[in-house]
Amino acid sequence: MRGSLERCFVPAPIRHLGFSQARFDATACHQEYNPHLPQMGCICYKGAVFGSPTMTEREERTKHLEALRELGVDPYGTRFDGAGPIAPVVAAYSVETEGRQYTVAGRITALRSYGKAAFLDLRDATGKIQIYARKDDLGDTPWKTFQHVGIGDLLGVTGKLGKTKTGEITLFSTRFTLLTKALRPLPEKWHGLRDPEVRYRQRYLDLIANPKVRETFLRRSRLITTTRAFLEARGYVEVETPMMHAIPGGAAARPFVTHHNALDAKLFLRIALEIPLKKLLVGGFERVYEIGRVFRNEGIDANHNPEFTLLELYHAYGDLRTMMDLTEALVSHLAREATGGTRFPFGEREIGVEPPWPRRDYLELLREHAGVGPKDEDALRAKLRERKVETAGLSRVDLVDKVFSEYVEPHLQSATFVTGHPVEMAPLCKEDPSRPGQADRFEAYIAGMEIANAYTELNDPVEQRRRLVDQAGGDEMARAGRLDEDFLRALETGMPPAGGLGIGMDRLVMILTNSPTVREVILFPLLRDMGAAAEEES
RNA sequence: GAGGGCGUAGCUCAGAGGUAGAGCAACGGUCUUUUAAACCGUGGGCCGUGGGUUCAAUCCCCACCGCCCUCACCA
Repeated sequence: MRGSLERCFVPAPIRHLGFSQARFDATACHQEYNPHLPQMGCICYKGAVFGSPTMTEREERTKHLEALRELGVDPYGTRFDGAGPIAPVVAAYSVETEGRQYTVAGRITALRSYGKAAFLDLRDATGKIQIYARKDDLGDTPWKTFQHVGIGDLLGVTGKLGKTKTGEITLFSTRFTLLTKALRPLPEKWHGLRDPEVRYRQRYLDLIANPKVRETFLRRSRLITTTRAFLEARGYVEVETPMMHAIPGGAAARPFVTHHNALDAKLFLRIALEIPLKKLLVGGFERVYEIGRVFRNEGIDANHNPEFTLLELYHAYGDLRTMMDLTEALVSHLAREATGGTRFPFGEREIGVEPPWPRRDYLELLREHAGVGPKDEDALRAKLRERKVETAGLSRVDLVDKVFSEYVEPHLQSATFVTGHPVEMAPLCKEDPSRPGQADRFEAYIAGMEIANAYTELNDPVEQRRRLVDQAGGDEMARAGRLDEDFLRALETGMPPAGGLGIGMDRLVMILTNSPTVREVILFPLLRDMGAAAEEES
């Protein structure tokens, strides 16, 4: 019989039922295909006999789930008391604790079965422990249930702590509870999950399959917590300001636009935190900060995600020097927490963030690395053409900025403060009285990336209005409602002289977790919607 | 937005103008101390989607979709 089976195509009329290529025996059956009998062991179509429909792994697991229900076992258990974290159990092993009873819960990540006994690896948030399950220890009925337990399921286990003859600390189980049956398989145990698209779209799988990913996001979480503690300890008050703005301000990025139905009002997602925080400075919050998401409608690449986490803080009666001290202290503190020191690897390079950081003049760096000054437009264009950078339609300030990115930034590997940008590049920043035309601003660079930006804040309302009008393109734009009159009114009420600082937390986390792209430090980076394809698959 | 690369089984990857393979995972079996368990056996594929060339396309050509890289836009 088997010898007569051959492969064949599945005719279109039955392909939609899930039949794919199957074995058939042309002599065995001559019935017509009957669409009402899809459960039959064979399907006949014009003389051909097709095998059973293909059972996917999901369907196989569903069968186990049904079998469990028939055994009276709830495959989706409820509250499970008494389980402690796994890591301390493993750590607790000693001559004294040998044979002591423990209860743990976690996900089965490996299963090695020996007929009437099995080893499984059980993992929870803290670690992994080997479980030994033996028919004689569990009893006949539980053993039947155990036959339907597999990799990926969540399990609660009670057992005696001990060591196997190969020396591995193991919980010799006496009782187990199925907590959740997994219907989908886990990624492969050895190579894990590599496809970046699946890793980002189904981060839960990435987190299960790749322990390093989990470490990265745990570290991110701790860094944010530490940042808050650091600032609280210095008297900064955390606030939450609106994410939806009628006028997007505080940076020069394109915003996302949305609409409020009841108000019939156009709104923008915030591109910066600066404006409302400065209003709070006026209101008497003298040291204030916010850690929050901002949204910029720009391109996406290795260090830009459309939404990212920004820290901004303002310090009344301080200035740029205040912010330098604070930035050095915060970043080196975070580096010590994350890496144990202030020198650490980032990709191929080694990065240093030990204070004090070098303070370099923007124009000096420009001359040093590009050999040009900021006023010589032709020379700037020539430098950019050397690197095949398009220069058409760029203003002089744009040219300067581009030359800086192209020629200077790659040299700024260890933490460096760059100060004295052309004042046109920073409309919310005071001019440096000792360097006319240059802003009292710094940008801090690490690993060639800008990670912080700070000003001695402009608090002169007249000067501020002039600069915003300039930036908005003259009075016409101002009249069109682009000028934030309430911000100017706040400054007229009197904002204390202040230092202000912004830190791109995602980039800082990248550096401190040695992550090559921002997507590795954002749990769910923005990807294009898969639309129908994704819905169909479900 | 431009250029380049990639898309094959649940996962990691081979492959070649003649309708596809491996390892792991799955299913059946042997196995009561293994750890990438082993051994025997079985099933599993709209080869991203749609068109075109061809006797024949998963492979060649075109378009589209998605991801990655470089550039552009941009802190």
